[in-house]
Amino acid sequence: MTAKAGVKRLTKDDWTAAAMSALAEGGIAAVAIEPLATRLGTTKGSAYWHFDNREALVRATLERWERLHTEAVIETIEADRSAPADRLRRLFNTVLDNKKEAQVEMALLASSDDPLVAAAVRRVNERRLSYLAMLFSQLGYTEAQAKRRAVLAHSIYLGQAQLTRAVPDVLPQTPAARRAHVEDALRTMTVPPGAA
Amino acid sequence: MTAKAGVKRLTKDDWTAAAMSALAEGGIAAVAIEPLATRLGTTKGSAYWHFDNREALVRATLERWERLHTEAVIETIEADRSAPADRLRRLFNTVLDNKKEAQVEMALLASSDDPLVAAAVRRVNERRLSYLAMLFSQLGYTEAQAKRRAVLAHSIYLGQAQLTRAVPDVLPQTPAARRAHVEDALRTMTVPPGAA
DNA sequence: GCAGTTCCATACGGCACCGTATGGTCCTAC
DNA sequence: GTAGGACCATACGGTGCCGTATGGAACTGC
Repeated sequence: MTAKAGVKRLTKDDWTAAAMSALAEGGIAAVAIEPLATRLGTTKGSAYWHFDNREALVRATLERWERLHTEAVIETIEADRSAPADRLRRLFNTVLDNKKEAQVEMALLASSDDPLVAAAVRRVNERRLSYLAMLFSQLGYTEAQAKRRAVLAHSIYLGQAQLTRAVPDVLPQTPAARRAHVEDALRTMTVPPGAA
Repeated sequence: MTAKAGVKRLTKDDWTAAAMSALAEGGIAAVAIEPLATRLGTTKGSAYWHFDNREALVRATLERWERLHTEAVIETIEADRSAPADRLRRLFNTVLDNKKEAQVEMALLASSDDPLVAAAVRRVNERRLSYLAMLFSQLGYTEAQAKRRAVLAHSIYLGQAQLTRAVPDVLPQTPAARRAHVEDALRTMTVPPGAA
């Protein structure tokens, strides 16, 4: 739990980190103890020392993901207390081009037949939606409007993540084009409902 | 290939149909011959008669998906030649609440580490994006604008599909609410870029 | 009604992963 | 410097799936 460098002597975190990489590449099925052990240059013995079984490893990996990809992001955005519109902009910019994050996202949403994954995904989505709804309501939308916008905005993020993985070349490539795309999405999203 | 009812004597289509159901539920990993055989009340012998190996079954299943969930939809929409805006509306309505379809969609986008899946997913996404871009350009958008709108619209669809699977209860439940949601999305999407 | 084809059942070997058991090595404390 | 615990290696049996082989059943034409 406290060891750090060296060549041997792994920690739980070493395992969950490796598991998240594997998850991003090969889906939840790739979070398998024996392959991970090889990858880590160790053996199953280590895994079954740190975790009761595969399920415990998966569980720990999911918790790590929840922490890093939801709470940490929200905290960062909320850290400097700028105007809601700016926070929304920073959020979109932060989140709409994180390829590695998108990988994990997809792998998880895909494997949501696994009850462990389904539960984690549900918590994360609800958390994000409620945060987005709060931002939109601070922008002057009614409750109902804000909720719908939150769903739309989050859908865009999720869809974008999928496209990033599946057909990356249809998305803007240069930083400038990417910025234009984000601005366009943002302008579209923040148009008051009722304008046709 | 021509047999139809009876209790026994399966066809290739029986297998790919069962495979698509399994795919929707358990991801690409669930397209496994022995479990499917059990499910179909037969044995592997049947599978290996109709298909060379598992890969051939997966390939056939993906082709079926491409046909049913892309070409068929586009043909239906294009069948009656109404105004672009109406076609877009019908498309959104058709596509934004097909739970079963969304299941398969997610399962596939998730398993796109598999090269077979990746190729199919790429083809389907490109086809859809180009069709959407065409619709938007018919609505008066420039090429670049239409492309961006296509990406946004398709992202919304993909994101919605994920939410349908992961947190279904945050989406509108009643037909009326669903209609309102679709109209809202549509109005948002068809706002000219430049309006803030 | 018999031969050939079409389709399926069964049995087998192989591989990848899970989880257990058990012994070995290193680290720390005293 | 030795005892106990923390950490890992190795070997084993079990399970689920793949793919092959081979022997039927069921239909088909003649």
